[in-house]
Amino acid sequence: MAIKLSKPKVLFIMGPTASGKTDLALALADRQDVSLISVDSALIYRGMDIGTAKPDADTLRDYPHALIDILDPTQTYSAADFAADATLQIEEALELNKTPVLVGGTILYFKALAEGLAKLPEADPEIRAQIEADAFERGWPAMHAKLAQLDPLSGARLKPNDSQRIQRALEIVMLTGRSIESFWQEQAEKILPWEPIPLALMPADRFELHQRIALRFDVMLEQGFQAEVESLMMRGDLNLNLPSMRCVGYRQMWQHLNSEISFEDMRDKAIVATRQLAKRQMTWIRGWDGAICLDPLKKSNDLLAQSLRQIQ
RNA sequence: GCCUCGAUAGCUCAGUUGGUAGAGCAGAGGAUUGAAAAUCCUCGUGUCGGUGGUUCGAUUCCGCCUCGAGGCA
Repeated sequence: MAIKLSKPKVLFIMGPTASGKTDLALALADRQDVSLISVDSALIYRGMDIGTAKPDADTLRDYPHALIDILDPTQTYSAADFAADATLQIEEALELNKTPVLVGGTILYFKALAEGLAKLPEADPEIRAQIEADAFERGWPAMHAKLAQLDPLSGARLKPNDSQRIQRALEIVMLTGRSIESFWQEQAEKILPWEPIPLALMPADRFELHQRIALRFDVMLEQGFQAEVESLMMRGDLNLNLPSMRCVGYRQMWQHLNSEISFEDMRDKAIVATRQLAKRQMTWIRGWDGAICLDPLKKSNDLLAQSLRQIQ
């Protein structure tokens, strides 16, 4: 006898940086028994608090978030790691009868979780170092040419300067002798035991969002962002090639502390980079099928009421 | 007051030995499968400061004017 049970709901709160995702998640937590799960490739790092606009320690104590402060800045994380970790967190929450609320701006992580990833070998640091050294000598277009020989499909798909994807595709052929595309073709559709409710905070007024971003960066500076990066630099085991130090703001502050750019330039570049990040995030969200878009900058929008309705 | 150097895309500037101009940045759009706050792709008409002159033709050469930077008084 088949009984049709409706799947439990899992709320996805997506949005560009500075759109007010965290505020909404906290308000939701006040009203419902939820389990907050962060979806953010920068908040995972310990010691990177100010520049990532991480909720402060008091807030995190009152409103615990999973997947924040789980890694040291020397470590790397991936969409696959996230999908695995988040799946566990969701299961745990559902067992406790809490509504999982995933909140963040790393849309690839949401996508990896909802759609799954192909069964690919994970990153191999040695091979990557080898490819990197080779690329340093001969340039990425030469690496692209090499890839086109070993894996014509990827060669045709990727641009000669897309260093990261060329490296990944090369890594896969070198490791398995197969094209990365062949793994994708084998990928089965992911069946989720829960129903994602994709809620997107999409500010219609880009200019106002830009102002918020600039304002927020100045607040970060007042809160001691420079000292935060200084102390990260002082550790001596970090560098600009690490994903953590490539985060928006950190990269520019690092360059300033290295006297490569002036303070003014650092501020300008960091703000611009954040704007560009927000734009990329919104491009991705716009393409998310079935996302419920709400404008957080519109005062008449009762985000809390609307999101509560979605998870009833 | 005099001299010098500037004035070209939203910004910083290049250039045209005279035939109405192009880079970087910004901005816009797009891609995105183990680094994603990453990585990459596409998109450039602007009274070439104003005004007279020389010229077939001036943003380019010459004069004057305006503004800016520096120098000399």
